[in-house]
Amino acid sequence: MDAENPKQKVETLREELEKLQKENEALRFTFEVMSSKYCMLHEAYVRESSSPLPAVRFAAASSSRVFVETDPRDESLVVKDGYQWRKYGQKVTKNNPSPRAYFKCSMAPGCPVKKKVQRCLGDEAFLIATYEGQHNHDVDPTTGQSLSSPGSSAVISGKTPAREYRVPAVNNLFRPGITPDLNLSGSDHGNNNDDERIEDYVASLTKDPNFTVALAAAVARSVAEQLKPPTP
DNA sequence: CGCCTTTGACCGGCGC
DNA sequence: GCGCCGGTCAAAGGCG
Repeated sequence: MDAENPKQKVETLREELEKLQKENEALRFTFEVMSSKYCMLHEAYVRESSSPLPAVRFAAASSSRVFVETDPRDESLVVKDGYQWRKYGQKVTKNNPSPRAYFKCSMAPGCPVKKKVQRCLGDEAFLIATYEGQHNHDVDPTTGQSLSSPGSSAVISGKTPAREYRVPAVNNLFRPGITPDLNLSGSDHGNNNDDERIEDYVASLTKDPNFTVALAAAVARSVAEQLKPPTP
């Protein structure tokens, strides 16, 4: 046997793996943005058709995620959403080099709402704020716009001109039992069975019709946007 | 003085 | 049982 062949094969596979990881990261971000847009569209549709049921379903979600575009140089991890928050902790998590900050709502005593804020792994210009619980009070009108509940939809104003993408928990978009972990491209590119993991992920994801539809939609949208001339 | 952030310590869940 | 990891606590210090 030629000793070079296995080496070359490994190298080729590694290159392919890196390429796939990059594609995966891009797709993941596109998917999250698409999900948020879908959610906003859905809520707008629900509002227009004045049918309360689906809206209640979203509002009843125990947690929600908000994507906020900020200046990547701003390291404060502050998401100004109209509520007052007291920071009670910060941690560096395993899959993301940027620290995660933990906040509690300090506007009302006993308000159970917490939020976690962390930079998006794929795009450092985005902060991911995860809200948990329901506020037991209203927002202070002097502090500006706010999200009346974690499940509601509103555009908030940050320190920097901000775009916000609200998404329900990713799992909500899939049938129960299937959790699409698109976060393969972590900062630690260790070789701990990534090949096997990828195969497992691919196998499980391709069997999921919802993922296929979402992926196809994301890719189609991405291609369509690239073909479009840039808007001024 | 009161409220906030920072940060190391601590705790509980979970996988091996 | 042990170690890892995410989440929380609490003391110390800063700021208005």
